[in-house]
Amino acid sequence: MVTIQDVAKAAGVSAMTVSHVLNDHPHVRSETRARVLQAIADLDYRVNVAARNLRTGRTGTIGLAVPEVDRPYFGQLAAEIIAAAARHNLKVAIEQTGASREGELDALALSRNRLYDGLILSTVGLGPTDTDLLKVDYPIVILGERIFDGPVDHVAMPNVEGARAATAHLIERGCRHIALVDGGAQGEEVNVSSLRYTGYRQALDEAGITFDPRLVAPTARFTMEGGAAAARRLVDGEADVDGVFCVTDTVAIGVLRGLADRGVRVPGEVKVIGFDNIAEGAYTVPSLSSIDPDHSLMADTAVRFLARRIKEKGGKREVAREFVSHFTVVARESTAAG
Amino acid sequence: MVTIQDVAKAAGVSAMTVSHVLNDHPHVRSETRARVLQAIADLDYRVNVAARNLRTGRTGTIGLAVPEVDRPYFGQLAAEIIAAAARHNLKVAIEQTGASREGELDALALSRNRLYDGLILSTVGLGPTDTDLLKVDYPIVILGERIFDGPVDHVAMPNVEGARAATAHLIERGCRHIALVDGGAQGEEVNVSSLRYTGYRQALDEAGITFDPRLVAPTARFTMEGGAAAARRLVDGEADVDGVFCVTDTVAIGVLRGLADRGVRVPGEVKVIGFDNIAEGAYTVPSLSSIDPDHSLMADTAVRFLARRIKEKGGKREVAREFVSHFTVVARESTAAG
DNA sequence: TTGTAGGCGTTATCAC
DNA sequence: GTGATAACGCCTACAA
Repeated sequence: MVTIQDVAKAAGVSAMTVSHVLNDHPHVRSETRARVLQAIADLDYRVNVAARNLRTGRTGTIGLAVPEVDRPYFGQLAAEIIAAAARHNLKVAIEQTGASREGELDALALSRNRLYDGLILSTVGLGPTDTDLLKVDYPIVILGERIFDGPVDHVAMPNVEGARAATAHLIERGCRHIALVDGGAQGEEVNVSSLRYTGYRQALDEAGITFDPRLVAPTARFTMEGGAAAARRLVDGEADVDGVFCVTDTVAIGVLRGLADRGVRVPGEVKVIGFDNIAEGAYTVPSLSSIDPDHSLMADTAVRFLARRIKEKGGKREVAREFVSHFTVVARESTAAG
Repeated sequence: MVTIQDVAKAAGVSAMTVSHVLNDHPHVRSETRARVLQAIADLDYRVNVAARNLRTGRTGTIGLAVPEVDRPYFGQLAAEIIAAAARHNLKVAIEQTGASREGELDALALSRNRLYDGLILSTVGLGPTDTDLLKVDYPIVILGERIFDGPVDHVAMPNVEGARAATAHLIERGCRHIALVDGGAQGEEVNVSSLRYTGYRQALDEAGITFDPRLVAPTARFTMEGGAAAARRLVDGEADVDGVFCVTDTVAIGVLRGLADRGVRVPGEVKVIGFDNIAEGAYTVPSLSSIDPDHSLMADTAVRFLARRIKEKGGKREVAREFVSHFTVVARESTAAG
């Protein structure tokens, strides 16, 4: 293995000068710099990242903990985060938490091992009782709801408002019997399900539509399979349905499939809208209306928050920040009139 | 920061004993071990991974270079690789190459910086002229075609055979005018497109169906958008079409959409089959027939190959291995009879 | 079964 | 503008 010492010897300088060249420090005579660079090229020298990490106390890598990368929403989120991190010269290592509390705790532990300079954590399993776990001395950004009072940066979606807009959109298109396909357990904890449920209820109230609990179809997990099963249950049930608000687009794709299984026409008999605006929604048949929360901006903001904390280091800690993204309603065929 | 020395002091032992405990070395009296573990817990000690890496020359992390994580196929592949790597106690850092030669070269350079113990590279851009680049002294596994003669492990799909089976499946279901929606540039280089094209041609020949070049619809990239555009072009063209073999499921989802745009019924007027068997295919309307190459086995094999190379270290280098996955035809609604 | 010495390759500090 | 020195925290040898 060729080290910085070898390069120094070959270039007739000290190791420190090579280091200065490597790190773009200013005070190096351009002639010296050229000689060093030549030696680096000749020897095909590569910095040893482990040694640099040990010395500097940084790894240049951040962790991204998501439930599963193979769900379109998180895959697309990961892609955006990786791109945003690259703009800050940061690498991204992905942890899969399996949407469980244990998985999320594991991800936290990894950062404590200084494997990563910081962590972006997409929470699902952690609850208010875990607040203490986040009172740590390394940078964390939570992607999700502000369920903690602790001093942790948050980047959140406009869940209530988006869900209200989605439901209002169905009402505007003539629906009066609007089902909710959702993660269940509404109102007990603050999470994606409960917030979107809240928005759904608000829209019904505003339109003077009576809430019908028979129209709430829970799905254990946010999967296509769960959505399909929920849709079939709704159709087979006794209550009329003419619209469905789905907690995520992934669930909505399942719902479209479940309705097709029962021969229900969309949007003719039932209209459907999702949440997230994943790329696939533009290509389903019928194409899927959705709420677009601007993932790109969320990813960029999360990385910016984290990079700021990483830089802050030992100095004064800034106050925790929160960013709630905006959204737009994307109307496609699944909520078309008629 | 609490170091191994602090733990040693607190436990009344030397740093080495702590190290032995940390690394599960056998010769430690259980009483001593208990005292050390207690001290670790008391002080909330965490190993410094950078220091360990420097000392051992390993990072415990492998790189996974894929074109884009936000395409379902690669997202699902990444999830499988991460799971398989976890079984070998390896972390996975994801690099996005953007399906370009430059991106793939960058990913290779990262491993040379010893950021990763090894690299799984899903090639798209590298060609036979880049063989030299892979003659490196660190572990690499290529996920894709055996386009190099170099001593590099490969894990490949049964591209020709799978494509032939897919096309034969359409023929068996009564199709006689079978289009190919594909990446273009067939036959010039050995890549996914050219191999699947070969399989398509073989199946036609075997069935005595004359190849019609008007039925080949190239898409610049393997996207839903490209698939939709290709399908519209096919329908608008002058040649009859009653079946479409799509180079990937992602493209096939686009094709289903493009056919819907033109009011073509699937499978009534045109039957469609894809390749990859991504999860979404079971939930499209109509659901998508496909070739399933057993990703899980491929991911597991790729990680096993890489782990073996990593262990091999300075010792004798084993010969390069190649693994070609098997496949099954998954028949769903999009190729149903009638 | 436990401890001592030394160095992995880099960079911060400060001197020249 | 350049260089000597001293860590960073851990683990491989070997000794006790």
